[in-house]
Amino acid sequence: MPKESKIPNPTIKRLAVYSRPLEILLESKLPVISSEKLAGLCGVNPAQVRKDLAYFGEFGIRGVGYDVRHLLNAIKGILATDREWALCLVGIGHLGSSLVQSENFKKRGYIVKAAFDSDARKVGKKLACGLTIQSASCISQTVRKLGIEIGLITTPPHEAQRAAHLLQEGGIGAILNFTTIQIRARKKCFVENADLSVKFENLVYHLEQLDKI
Amino acid sequence: MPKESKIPNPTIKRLAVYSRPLEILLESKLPVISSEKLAGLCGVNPAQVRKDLAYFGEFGIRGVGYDVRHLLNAIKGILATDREWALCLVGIGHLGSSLVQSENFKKRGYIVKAAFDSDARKVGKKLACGLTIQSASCISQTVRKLGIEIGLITTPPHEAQRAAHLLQEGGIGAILNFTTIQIRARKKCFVENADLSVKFENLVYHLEQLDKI
DNA sequence: TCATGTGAAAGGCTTCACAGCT
DNA sequence: AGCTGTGAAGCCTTTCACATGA
Repeated sequence: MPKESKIPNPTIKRLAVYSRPLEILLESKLPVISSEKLAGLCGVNPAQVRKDLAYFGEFGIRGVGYDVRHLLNAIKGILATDREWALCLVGIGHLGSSLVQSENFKKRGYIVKAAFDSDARKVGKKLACGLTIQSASCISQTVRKLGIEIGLITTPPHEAQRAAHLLQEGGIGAILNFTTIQIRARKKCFVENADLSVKFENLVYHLEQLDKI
Repeated sequence: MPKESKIPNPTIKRLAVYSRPLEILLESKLPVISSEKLAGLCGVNPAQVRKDLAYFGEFGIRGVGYDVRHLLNAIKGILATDREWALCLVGIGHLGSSLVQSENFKKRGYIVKAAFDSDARKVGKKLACGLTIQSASCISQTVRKLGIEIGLITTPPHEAQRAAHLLQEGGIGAILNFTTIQIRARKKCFVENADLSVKFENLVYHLEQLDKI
């Protein structure tokens, strides 16, 4: 019986992490796994695994463990990764094009339905995936027409807020922001930051600390 | 006077976030900024900004605010982004090559010194940046010889642990893992995960929640 | 008066420890 | 006996509120 207490955000991210080894275990025909083994594969505490899952119901069998297939399906249902999602891309640089081309990406049900750029020299060009790059001025209209649910922003930083605005005008539900600036958005639009340079600077800080010892 | 209490990890990540608007404000010649304004630009609480900075010393002037140039330099010094870092890349797919080519990347002092792949068809090929792809069997030796400090892993998941092992054999200090599996590493090697699919699944979960209302 | 720096309070997340099933 | 599910404890992070200083 699912509980309705508020789910911690870290829990959601870990569910995604748990699903990776489960996919591999399913292929290798292992029927059951304990919270301790799964935790080991994911680098977390076993109690954490059990608590995370318990937010959504009782998936395990006491004295036995979790049925791999059942648990994986349950997680996919919770995360809503068991269906396809329509995306678009704003800003077609190196990072943007590499995302569109990713094999893994399409396999997981993320369908890129449109690509935009404000650079007139890029508009009209065809991408490897078959999409034609449209002008940024078409964003709102196209997002609405094609029912696009998620927008990826990989523009230069100073264009990011404008891109976010146009995506929201088109009624987008979520934005994944790869730029270095923070985007303001309405409450009904969920924004997630994926600024890689923050990861790098965190890494570099810790390296420096290790060196000092 | 810097304190020596333990610094929270979230604080380090926010320092990186604070530095972005500061760079822009410096260019626009604004001399001083308050914690409230900076917090607004970064989407955090003003007290958070002050507390984060206070871990490292007293950078502000009461009744006035923070000197933009001084603060930015201080943050760069803390994060150790005021010098160059030697990187290498293991796994030359779409994502890997786009990272190497990123303009922003080199500008921030990250120098890609070597690129590896286990696919014999890719070994020997030249990348746009001028580097020649080496065999994965050269990883340890090259990392040690060139003094490479950071390794990026963008291989398929099942090759990631092996790549991490070879990087550590070469004495690498930090690994940025873009794959979907968790990597085990020695304590003296700092590992950061940058699995994009976790971001996507988090986004999709929240979209589903918004839809339900 | 204004904005920083900082103890104290509040809030949130993780871990423990054991009750409860199989 | 073995492993899950969970209240309670512990730890970490954020926010408040005000003393402090320009």
